[in-house]
Amino acid sequence: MSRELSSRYDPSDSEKELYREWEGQGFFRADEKLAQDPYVIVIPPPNVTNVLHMGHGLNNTIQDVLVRWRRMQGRDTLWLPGTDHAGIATQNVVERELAAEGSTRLDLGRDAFVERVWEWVREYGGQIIEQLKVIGCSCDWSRTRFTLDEGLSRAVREVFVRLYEKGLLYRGRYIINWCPRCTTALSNEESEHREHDGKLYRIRYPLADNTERFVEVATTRPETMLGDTALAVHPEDERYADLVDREAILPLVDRRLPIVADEFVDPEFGSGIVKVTPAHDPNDFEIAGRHDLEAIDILTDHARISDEAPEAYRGQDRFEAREAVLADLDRAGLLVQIEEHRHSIGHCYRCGTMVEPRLSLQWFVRMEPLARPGLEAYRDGKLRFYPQRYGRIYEHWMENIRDWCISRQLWWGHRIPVWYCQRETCGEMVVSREDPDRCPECSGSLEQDPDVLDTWFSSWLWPFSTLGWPEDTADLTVFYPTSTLCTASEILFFWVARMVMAGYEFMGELPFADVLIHGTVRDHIGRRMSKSLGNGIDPIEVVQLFGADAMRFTLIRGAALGTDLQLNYEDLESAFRPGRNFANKIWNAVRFALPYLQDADAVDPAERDLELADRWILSRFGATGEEVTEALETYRLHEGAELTHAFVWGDFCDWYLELVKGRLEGERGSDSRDAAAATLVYVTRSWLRLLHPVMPFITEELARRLPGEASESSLVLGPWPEPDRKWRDAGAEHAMEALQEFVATVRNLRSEYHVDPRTGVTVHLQRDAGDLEHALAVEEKGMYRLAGITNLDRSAPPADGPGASAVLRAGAEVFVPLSGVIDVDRERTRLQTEVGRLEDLLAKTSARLGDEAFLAKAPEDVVERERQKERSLAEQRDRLVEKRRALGPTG
RNA sequence: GGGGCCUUAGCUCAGCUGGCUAGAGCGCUACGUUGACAUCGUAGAGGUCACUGGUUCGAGUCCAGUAGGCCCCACCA
Repeated sequence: MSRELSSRYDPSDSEKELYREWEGQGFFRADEKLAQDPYVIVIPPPNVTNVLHMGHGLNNTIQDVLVRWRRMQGRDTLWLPGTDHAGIATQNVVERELAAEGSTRLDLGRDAFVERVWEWVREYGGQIIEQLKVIGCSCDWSRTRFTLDEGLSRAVREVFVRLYEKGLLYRGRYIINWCPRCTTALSNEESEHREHDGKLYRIRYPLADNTERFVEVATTRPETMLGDTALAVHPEDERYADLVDREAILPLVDRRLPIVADEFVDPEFGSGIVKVTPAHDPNDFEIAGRHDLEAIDILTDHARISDEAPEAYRGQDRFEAREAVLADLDRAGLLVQIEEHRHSIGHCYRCGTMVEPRLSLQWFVRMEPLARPGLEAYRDGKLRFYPQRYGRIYEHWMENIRDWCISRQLWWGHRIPVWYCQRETCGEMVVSREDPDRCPECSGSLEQDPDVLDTWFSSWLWPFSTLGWPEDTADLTVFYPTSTLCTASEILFFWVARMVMAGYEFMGELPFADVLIHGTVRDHIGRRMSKSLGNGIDPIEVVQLFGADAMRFTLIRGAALGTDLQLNYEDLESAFRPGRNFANKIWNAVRFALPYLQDADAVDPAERDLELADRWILSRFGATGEEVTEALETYRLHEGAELTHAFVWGDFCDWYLELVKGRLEGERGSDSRDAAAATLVYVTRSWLRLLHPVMPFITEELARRLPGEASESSLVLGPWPEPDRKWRDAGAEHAMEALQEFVATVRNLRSEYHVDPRTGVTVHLQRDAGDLEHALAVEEKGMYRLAGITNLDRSAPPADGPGASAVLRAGAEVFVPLSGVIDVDRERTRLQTEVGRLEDLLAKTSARLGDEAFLAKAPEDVVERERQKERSLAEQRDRLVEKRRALGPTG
């Protein structure tokens, strides 16, 4: 059995090697031929440009725990990995690289640029995949996909064509969100609203037929007035009834603006007159549609003033132009008022630039018909969210869904499969699965749409495009629909909701039933971890310092369902110490046990003559296993980790190992020793399994060292300790509880000499325990050494029924060492307050028991518990009072 | 403007369907290096569960309101 184990666990010794072994054996590969009750997760594909951060760490650890657990349960498990081409993000990265070389994508030209991005992706992309292995992710790497793969590209094109054929896709000029830095359209979801302290300017426009009279409008964006084509008032606004159908003159431009009446105008806001800028405001665009107004786009792609505006402003940046316009208006005496105004403005989710609402020709998906089945699925309870509250957010969004702008003015991505005939007289548009050569109408030459599709237009197909769709593959049959989707809340709309829609539309089925949404990783003062703030923690560094298991445990235990996780990025030690210490604890517990164990001990404990401690730990394990399984089933992973931790540290290490130490020293072949050894092997392997999904490396490492048939096999393939009532033993648990309570009481008493009136057990307090304690442990034959410090007689096994008296033979002697010297005065005070506290509790309890309403209405077991509590409290109090007396009067 | 969430020990948080003498980790205090573990052990201090009402035999847990904080959605210029 191998080399000596060090007293400290060093994860770097084994993690890499174990992972290589697991992967090499094909443990993570799903078998589409087995198809036994498959459990499937598709990874939220990280961007190819990404390097692993703690958010990924959390997200993927959660998925790995679920997947490993299900795999151990014997289900055919597939965790499908891959990356996303991330249109804007990736294009930006390469453009920055070009900029550093003093070049631009325009210099290179489209084909060369795209080739350059591919080179980048091949060279640096997908680093994150290797990093996922370092933290232990058990993905089926043989199925790794990329959103720009050939297969996935085919899926994208198929979807585009189908939607078009179904009339769910249209091209049109609408107001979209335009990022002037990325020079592309964005969807509504890609425009992030942020609060701004802006200003509201009141400007006067003279009337055309009476230039002495002015109307006043309010605007937050005065530069857009260059594109005004009308003014609007509310139809029922009496103040301005005489203005309707007259005209105003647009200052600085000298354009005549019709004054229209439109219900949209809120008479309460500002002056009650709105300037209408159809090309730069969604509402104004709507108004323009109703009144047949012209739209003038006064901005260029880079948000500079275009040639549509007066020459004086052309070429100015939008913010420069604002100042210039204001100055000119002011000079003309037309700027009447400036007030502070707080409002929210959209920003590009990739580069943070203020988004410009802009009229533009784009492709859109009609979403309402797609949303309907997804909405029903939620309302029917087929689609479930953990935590539930996200369901309501999803529902609200789906109910108010708006059409999706999917064309992007980028080069990196899926090219839109649409061709336009170049012959003006023809004007045919071809939407096709295959690249066409010539116009089918007139045989004229065709030009493909220059735009690419929104990255999310490939992501929303992920749960089935990765399985081979639109081909009818075995994978698709077996693994779709998937089981759980695990993600952060930020991409609920971007991705989750849309996958549901695509799932129904193209597969006729929900892509997953459970959506697990975890929190955000934040630093110790609550800020989101990010590169720009410099408060991120590199998971790989954490793995190197503390081990993957320690990191995983820390993340899982910290991430309660629906809550954010705070980690101190300045003090990694304090953030990850508990995880590392736990790993060390496990290591040492097993290290201690190993020398006492041999193959012969690995027999089923059921065949041994078990003692109380054995039956107790088996029972406790049974209960824990059941609770952990239940916690995992409801996605309360943190609770599973917590429960396992409490069992291993509290029950197994603190009590069972201590109870069993003496017995293990006994002679092989003796019933007591063999029972202890068999139980020890069995329970240890069992809790290693329970912990394996969270801490795969150390558990595997240790399980292999245990004797027994299973020592050759891997924990990876299970089995999972399924709930098994066989070992549950309420009697043993009660007896141990009594014992633990007794020991606690004894420690509390700190008496030099004490006899338990219930059992006649005598307690001695050893003042110089240092020398005595260990001697006592071995000196008296048949003594338990409890929790490291206490000796209890074990010679009276519970013959007939459990109970404290069965454990503690009347007249037995218990030795408890005294740590340090008691300060008598302090002790008296402590006892005094303790007695006071007990009296209060006792009074409350008695009062309750005297309450007829309580006795009448409370359930029987609650009343009984109250009675027991009353008795126990009285006993405790009496003992302490006596102790207090023994210490003598206050000095 | 609409919707959602949070407020429990010095810190970060658990506490599911109401029964709690309210827990964990970290931190703090005292003692301890005794053969699994000082990456440890033992003992301990520390909480009017934000506030006010209500329902109930019983509320940290359910309901209403108040205060403070957070998030999402939204076209009031």
